Amino acid sequence: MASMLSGDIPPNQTIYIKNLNEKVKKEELKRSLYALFSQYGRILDIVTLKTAKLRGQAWVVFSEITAASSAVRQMQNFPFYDKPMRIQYAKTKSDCVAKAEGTYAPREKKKKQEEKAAERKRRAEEGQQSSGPNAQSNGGLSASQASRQGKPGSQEAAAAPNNILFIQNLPHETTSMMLQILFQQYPGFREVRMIEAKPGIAFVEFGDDMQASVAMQALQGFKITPQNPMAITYAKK
DNA sequence: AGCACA
Repeated sequence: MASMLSGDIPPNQTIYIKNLNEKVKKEELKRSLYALFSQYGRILDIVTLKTAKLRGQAWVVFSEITAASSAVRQMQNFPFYDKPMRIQYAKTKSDCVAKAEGTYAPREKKKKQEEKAAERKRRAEEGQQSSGPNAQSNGGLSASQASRQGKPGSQEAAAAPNNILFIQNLPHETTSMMLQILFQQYPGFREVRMIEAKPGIAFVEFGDDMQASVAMQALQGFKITPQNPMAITYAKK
């Protein structure tokens, strides 16, 4: 009996995620998904809609099926904004993939078009937040691929090991929840502290120095946005 | 629960 809980959907380079916290704003949701999933491979696109039918769900498009497979297995039930993610392969090919292959044929469904128009209007009315950089259009590197730029080593002597990490070069839109999602994957995670008056930096506390250093190695250079490789050092005592 | 691409 081939009975996976997620049904028998064949592997796809796009993963379909449901049971997402519906209170999270679209832009933050995309950023957090990007931060969380780019560790498995290059992300080509992230699609989220807030329509009645599609809220609480997201599609993350990877450049490789293998990346999607790891993500499905390893992030299954991962607590994300206090709700366990339910991850499956997407049922169909993403448009951005079809476009890349040159096989994209614009669909036409009256229904869908209307939904879109309605959603657009809604967003305009509630005067959605500012900008919309974001995950798509690729560009992001996984933590392991991330170039070690903006790293210490320049002049400052490295701080002595500490159970508290000092994170710099974060995009100003970073929230402590986003950092928690990233750092809580590593054993010994305790808490994230950010200072309102000082955007772009954060402190992340672990149980001990070793645990902190493991997380530091793993996430050094991690890019929440393509322009912002994290620079992680031990906090000064 | 819910499989789209504006």
